[in-house]
Amino acid sequence: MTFGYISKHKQTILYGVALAVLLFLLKWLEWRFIIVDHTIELYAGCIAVIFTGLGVWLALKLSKPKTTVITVEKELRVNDSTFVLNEAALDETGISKRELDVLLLMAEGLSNQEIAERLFVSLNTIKTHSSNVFAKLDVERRTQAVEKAKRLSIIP
Amino acid sequence: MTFGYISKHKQTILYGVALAVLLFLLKWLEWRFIIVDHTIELYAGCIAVIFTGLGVWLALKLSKPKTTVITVEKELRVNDSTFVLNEAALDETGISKRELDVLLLMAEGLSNQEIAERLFVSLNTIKTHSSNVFAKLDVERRTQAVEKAKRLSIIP
DNA sequence: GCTAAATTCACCCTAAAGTATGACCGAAAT
DNA sequence: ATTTCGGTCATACTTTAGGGTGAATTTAGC
Repeated sequence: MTFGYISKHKQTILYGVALAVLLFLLKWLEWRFIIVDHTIELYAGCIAVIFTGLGVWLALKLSKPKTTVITVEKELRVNDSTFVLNEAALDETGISKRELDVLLLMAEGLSNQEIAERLFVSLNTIKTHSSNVFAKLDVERRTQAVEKAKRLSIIP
Repeated sequence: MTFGYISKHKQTILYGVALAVLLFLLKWLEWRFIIVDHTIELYAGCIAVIFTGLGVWLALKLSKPKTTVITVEKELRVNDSTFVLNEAALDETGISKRELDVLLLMAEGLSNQEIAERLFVSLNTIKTHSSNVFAKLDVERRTQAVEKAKRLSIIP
């Protein structure tokens, strides 16, 4: 955009204009008060202005643009399906490995009888384990146990 | 680095040096063959060189660096807690509103008695509803019903 | 080697869950 | 007007879950 270009090089343009105005002012004053031929100074001033412009143009043309790369990290929300066991919570409850086995199968909706068959132990054993789990999780029912265990990240 | 700076502005410096050399060459030739006072041209050349340098310096100093913004997508693993009900799955099961109410409270670990009190109906009503839910979800136990309902995104 | 904790199992008993069946009511659909 | 469906409730019965207690065996730490 034209406006964008102007605002971008505002200082450079301002410098050039100011220099030109200053020179003209000086010349005008000289002509007004001293009737002397100052063509040399005028000539020098013109050359200065022109070559300053040339230098600016050259520099802008030839110098590689200063690029500042700003890296912005954009959050990409991803559904985290990776379950990380909360060992701290597990230790706090004091649930043993075997009890955790029972709890896991419980969470899959198995009955005590099915869990017993799955783990090759008796139904009574599972009852004991599940009772211990309930006590350690401070709940009364298996559904509550599963719910709480999931909340504590003890099970997926 | 100094070397980096030189290589970066190689062309600019070359231009300046070439201009200076050219001027000196001209002056030297003039002095050698024509014995005339060419101080004005020498003066102009000096001014030209100096102001070209000034322009270059100015431009380099004042030119605003172009900023390039690069967005890098960073994966942020987040537990997506936004639950979206799978209405298609719900319709498929044929579970009614009331049955869903019971299922939700079931998932919270409440007993049939507690659900009955919560919904201001009798225990038998809850038993009927839960039995219907089990049949519609093709399961036998409440724990399985909760597990399956969660898998189907019928409940959070 | 001894002790403590974990694992296993048994028996009894109560509470809760689940099955089956039938019935009533009201709203919506045919 | 009749049927269908959802919601309500009841009764009878079976199965499962859960509490309490005790005990044998194994495992792991000191």
